[in-house]
Amino acid sequence: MASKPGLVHTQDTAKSEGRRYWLMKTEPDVFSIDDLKKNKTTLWEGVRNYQARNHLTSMKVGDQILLYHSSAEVIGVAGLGEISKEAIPDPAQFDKKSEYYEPAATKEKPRWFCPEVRFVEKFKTVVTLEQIKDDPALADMLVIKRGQRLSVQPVEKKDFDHIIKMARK
DNA sequence: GCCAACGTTGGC
DNA sequence: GCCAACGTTGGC
Repeated sequence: MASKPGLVHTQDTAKSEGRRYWLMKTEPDVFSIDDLKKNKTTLWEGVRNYQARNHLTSMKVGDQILLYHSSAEVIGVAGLGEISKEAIPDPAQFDKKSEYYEPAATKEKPRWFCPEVRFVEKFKTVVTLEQIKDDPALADMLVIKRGQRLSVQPVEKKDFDHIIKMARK
């Protein structure tokens, strides 16, 4: 029987098929890679931007995350995470005391959602924004695009892999 | 602290 | 639907 080379699945490719890659920003003063390492997992609460929300709700278990420190002493990718649970309604939107309270949201019609992120790895040294900007191979990354403020961004696999290579150097 | 870039709100 | 005013993000 003729086989189509493109459709031959090793277990590994089967597992990683459809896996996607993301960059998620966090301010380390608020929640850092060290906090995630300590907690093991976290609900990614507080995202209040529709485009970012749409990314969050499309994430699947196993999707890989670049954890990016913004507004930090050392700005850049600090480590890796992965999606451990798909998005649920963000509990903070129902909490009147929370800065993320959303008056327009109801339990029946939640507005904001958050997945659970699991700690994977803290890089020995941060792959800095400057390094990313200086590397022509990463020229397409959204994070270095002018005016790009989205706190949840899709990342190409090649860029994800390249960042990891830089971190291991 | 500055400010460019962007998103949201609300009057019309 | 337009758009001015305002708020936020985030690097510098």
